[in-house]
Parts: sequence; structure tokens; C-alpha cells
Amino acid sequence: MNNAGARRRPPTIHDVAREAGVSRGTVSRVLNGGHYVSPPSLEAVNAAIRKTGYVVNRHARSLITGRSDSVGFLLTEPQERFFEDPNFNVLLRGCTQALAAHDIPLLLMLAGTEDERRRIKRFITAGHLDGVLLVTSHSADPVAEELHKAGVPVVQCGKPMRSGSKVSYVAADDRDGARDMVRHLLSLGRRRIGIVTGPLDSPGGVDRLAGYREVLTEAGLAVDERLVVSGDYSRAAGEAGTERLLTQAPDLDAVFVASDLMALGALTALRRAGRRIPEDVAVGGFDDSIAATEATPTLTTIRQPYDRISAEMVRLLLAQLGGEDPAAVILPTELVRREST
Amino acid sequence: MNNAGARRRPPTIHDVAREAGVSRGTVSRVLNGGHYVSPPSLEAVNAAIRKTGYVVNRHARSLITGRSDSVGFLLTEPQERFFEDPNFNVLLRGCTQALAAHDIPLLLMLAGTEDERRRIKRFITAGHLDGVLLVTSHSADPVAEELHKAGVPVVQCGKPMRSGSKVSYVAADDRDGARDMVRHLLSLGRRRIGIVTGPLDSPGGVDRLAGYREVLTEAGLAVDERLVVSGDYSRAAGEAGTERLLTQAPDLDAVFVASDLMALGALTALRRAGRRIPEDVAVGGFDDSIAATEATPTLTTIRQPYDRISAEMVRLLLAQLGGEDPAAVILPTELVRREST
DNA sequence: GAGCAGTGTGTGCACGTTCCCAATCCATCG
DNA sequence: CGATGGATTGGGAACGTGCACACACTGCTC
Repeated sequence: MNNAGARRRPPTIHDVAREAGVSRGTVSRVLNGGHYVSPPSLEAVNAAIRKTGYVVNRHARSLITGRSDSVGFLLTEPQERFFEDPNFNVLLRGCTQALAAHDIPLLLMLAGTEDERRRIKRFITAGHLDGVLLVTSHSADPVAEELHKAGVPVVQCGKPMRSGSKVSYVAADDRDGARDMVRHLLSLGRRRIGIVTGPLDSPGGVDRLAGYREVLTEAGLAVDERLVVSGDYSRAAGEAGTERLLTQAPDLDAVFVASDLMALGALTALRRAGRRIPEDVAVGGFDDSIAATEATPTLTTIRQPYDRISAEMVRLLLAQLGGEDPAAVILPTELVRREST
Repeated sequence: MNNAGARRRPPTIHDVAREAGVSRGTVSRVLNGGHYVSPPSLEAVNAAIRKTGYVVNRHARSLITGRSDSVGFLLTEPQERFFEDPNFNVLLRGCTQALAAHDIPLLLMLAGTEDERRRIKRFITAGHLDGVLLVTSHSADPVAEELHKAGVPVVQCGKPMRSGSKVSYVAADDRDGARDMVRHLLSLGRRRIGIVTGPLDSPGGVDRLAGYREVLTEAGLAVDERLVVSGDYSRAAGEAGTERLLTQAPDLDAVFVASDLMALGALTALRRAGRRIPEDVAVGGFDDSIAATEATPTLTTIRQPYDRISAEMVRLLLAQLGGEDPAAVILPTELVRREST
């Protein structure tokens, strides 16, 4: 007889208690920190756990504690963006690993359509999740606020649009990063610096543009509005935006593109227009995603510390679960110089 | 007073029963299919559910049913590959959505290191998951077999290495796809066709190579071993492999590269060697990933129906959960012609 | 030696659900 | 008219755990 496939009934806390010669209560105490347990009991229980192969039943525990000991990773973004943009993956992996270190499973929730959003919102507010890590690039999204209002701990990636919001978030210092890049371009002697911005309904997009304006003004250069076009971080937008720039200001000698993915599009557009990079036009990106090193030429960019961002998101969420108040973390960026400037 | 953040106690099945004027049992029956419930009761219960906003407590349910009503998506792959290869994302999204349609949450588990593998294996075999969707590109991986032996339903993406295995899997018809591509290259008049294979410890890699050999032999061409090098689906391997090909067989006029990602590397290597694509060397990829359309020139490739693959994986898993036996599904591929040939 | 504080241990209850069995109702049949 | 049986309903028990409480024991103080 082949009985592979027949799952045996897993050992319970009772089995462990019997094996160790103690009561359920003592086993439970060992499982939850080991306070008020004598050394002999502790040892006996641990031995029994090893022997029986006991693993706590999370459902029974959750039923009584009211916690689920799991968190959700919510991505509210059109589906194509998820494939196209490697940054989501980096964040997803970072969060998964940071949580794994705490033995907390991560539930992946993709809310592309309005229908999915509704379903997911109901799932979360039903109390099936202790908290939510939220990733979205158009931060006007009300979902963070809604979940927070419903009493669900949330940490958002990127600054929320509404300034009065009490939602936790982790973001890179967009404005400072933009300043660094534009100063770098100026230091190369470039004076006609264009910009393809991020979405201007998000603080990330707004702040990068603000840094650009600030440095130019500071350098005594008037901001020429023909050098400013807006995009949405996608590759296609980078290409289209750069084409507009070339039309509006054919004399540009540098472009600051607010995401690496858009910068790839910019390279395509510039090459098609016969401009050499970086000789004719220097190109600066933002993110330092995997795309930056794979591009030809490799891309000078502003590095966002994604590994730290995901680690901080998890840290803030766990802190909230521990009763602390929501908080904000701004992380520094760094200029990475490569061939495109 | 601001009491946002105070989660109210959610309504239970008792509340619904009281509201509807029936017993818990009746509510439970409505929740689980509505058999043996009179129309008036059914209506009353549904009204009460709407009124109270009741959502079933999955933990309490799982505790008694022994099911968790959630499945895991397990990726056993070095971490970099997860970022680099867009195909994983496509699969991940496909599975998430197919499961969402059944209201089944997906837990993401990334097993890059040996330590993570152990932790995850313990988690799964502890019964916290009803089943596992497994994605790996080196299918010699014993984890599928192990989980299956432990009684956990598994569906693997890609054919397992061990032929005696009873593990469910979904795969594209690798051999047939390879045949189509090589026939296509032959039809263009190419006669010195190189190949950069996938990992040869996986059926996918082996089968694509087999298809290549088969068509060449069928066409009366001897297989020149200098035209065969092996890779691992990564971009870097594609570049290195193509360089080796150019050294071993400088007269090649086409390359069949066993993944689109490797094909990107091949384009780089060929361009560096001064070969025009497709005039001097035609390049054919495999996958039809997002990379294929973003490459310059765009890539002729063999389309793997990823959307159908993920849908079938979920279907097979749910079938197993319903008591059906493991099964295998092979899906047809399709040649997509673009600029590189 | 009684009282007390602190440590260690066992037990009953509750969490919210499903499952199972018994009870009831009603229509049909002999 | 009683028996039969299917449809419908209610309620007890159980799932495995954490928590509150009661109790036992120790060592110390007065």
C-alpha cells in the first residue's frame, strides 16, 4: 500500500505536555517566552517538542489571541507596471525576507482593478491580517487612509499625498536626490538641462521636480518651462517625454529623468534623434534599479536604498503592531556615476 | 475623542443567527452551500449577513476543518534571478489572480538560501498551507518530491527531472517550441545555427536542445558540437555563451537562445563582435517575455503561454485539493516573429 | 511560627466555527 | 390512521490554543 499523501494528525500541545510530564499551561509558557518556567521543566518541554516535532497551530492561536501573525503586501498598481518595473520586486523580496526573519508569513495582494480592490479591502478589514505594507506610485490613493481609519496598521512606501495623514511611511529623500543629480549635471558644464518628471499627483514626483527647480534657481539659471515635461515612471513615458523635450528645446545638453525606467525610454528617443550620450546629451536617472546597469550606456542615477526601505517598512509595521504610534522615515539617497554622464 | 484605530469586535455567526432568528447551524449551512435550508431561512440569513457585515472567521473555520484555505507560492531560486527574470512575475501575478477568483489567499515564500528552505519546509509540512505552487528553473530540486511525500499537494511549473515522479506539473511543449524555432531559422536559409541551451539538469533545457538536434538531423545537417554551448537562462550566461560560440564557430549565421533573457545577452555579444542582426546573424529567443519586445531589435521568440500556465497550475492544485489525482499538462507554444530574424 | 512576596504549576474557560446527532415537521404511502 | 421517510432545524461537542486564576512551594522578615 502506498500511503504517501495521507497526512498524519500533527502533534498538539497536549502531546508535548504528556511527553514532557507537565501540563498544557507550562508548554504554552515555554512557547511564549519561557517566563515562570523552571529550568528542568523548560528542558523537558524543549526535548518533547524536538521529539514530537511539534509546531504550533497558528489557527488555534489566532482564534484566541485575535492576531493573525501574518501581514499583507498590497500593490495597487496597474498590472503591467508590476512586470515592467523591477523595483516592485526588490521591495517585495526585501519585505518577504525581513518578515521571514520574524516568522511572519506575507500574503500577496494585487489590486489592479476596482473589483479586486473591494475584495481585498473586505478581506483586510475582516481582521485576517495584522497589518499591511502598501506600495503604490500614485500616492493620492485613498486606500492607506481608509485602512488606517478602519484600525488596520499600515506602512506606505513613499510619502502620502495628504499632508495631514497619520499613516506611517518610508521614503527616500526625493528632493535631495534630485538636487544632487542636477548639481552633478551642472558640474559637467551642462546648462540646458531638461527634466522628465514623475507623476505630479504624487509627492515623489513633485519633490524631484522641486529639487530640480531649486538647484537651477540657486545657480542663477532661470527655469525654462520648455525644458519641463511630465511622465509616469514608465518606459514609454520616458520615450515620449524626451521626444517632446527635443521638439520644445532642441538645444538641450542634459536630461534628468525621474526614474531609470523612463531613462531607458529617454536613451531610445535620444539615439533615434541622433544625439550621442553623453557627449551631446548627458542622461541622469533615478532609482538605481537593475535597469540602470543593464542599459547601454550604463546609467548615472540616484540610488534609492531599496533594501533599507523594505527593512524600515517592516520595522515600522512591527512597531505599530507592538503598540507604537505611526511614524515616518526618510532615507538618504546617493549619486551613482556611470557612463551616461 | 479620536477612536479611529480602535478595531471593533467583528460580528460572529452568533450575531447573524440572532439577527435572522435562526440557529448557528442554519447560518453555517447557508455559508457552506445552502443545502437543507428552507427558502425563508436562506433569505433571512442572507439579509442578516448583509446587515451585520459578517465575514467568516477563517481561523475558527480552519481550526475545525483542518484546512487553511490558503496556498503557498514557493520560488526556490537564487534571489537575483527573481529580479532579473520578468517571467517569475508573470507567473506570480497569474497565480495570485486565479486564486483570488476563488477567494484563496496566496502566501509568498522565497527560498534563496538553505536556511530559508528549511524554515519554509517546516512551515508547510506543519499544515499551515493546503497546497503549494512551485516554481524553479532547475527542476532537479527535490523539494517537490519531498512535499508530495509529506502529503502536501504540489503543482510544479516545468517538467520534473525524475521521470518516476507523481508530482503534478504544468509545462510548455519545450521540444516542439524548439523545433519550430529551428525550422524557422532553416527556412530563412540559415545553415550554421548555434544554440545556447538552458540548464541541462532540467527537462526544459534538455528538451529544447533535443528539439534543436532533431530538426537539424531531419534536415540532413550534422550537428556540429562547436555550435552547442550551455547556459542557465540568465542574461550573463547568454552573453558569455554567445561569445564562446563566436570563438568556436565564427561562421555561424543564426543562434537559437533558450531564453529571451539570454537572448538579450546574445545581442550584446553579437553587436560587440560587429555582427549585424539579423543580416549577419539571426537570433531566436524563447519565452516571449516582456524583454522580447523591449529589445533592439525586437526578438523573434517562442511564446510560452504564461497566463494559461498559471491558470492551469491553480486548476490542477484545486483539483488535487478536491481529491483528484496529480496530473500533468503540456501546453502548446507559438512562434512569434519579430525583427531579430 | 505566622505572614508575605515571589516563583512555579495545573486547570477551567473562551475564542468562532463546523460537524454530528437528535428532534421536529410535513407529506406520502399502505 | 399509523408508519415511513425526507426536509429542515437546533444544540452539544470538538478543534488547539492562550489567558486568568487558584494553588503550592520556597525563602525571607518580623
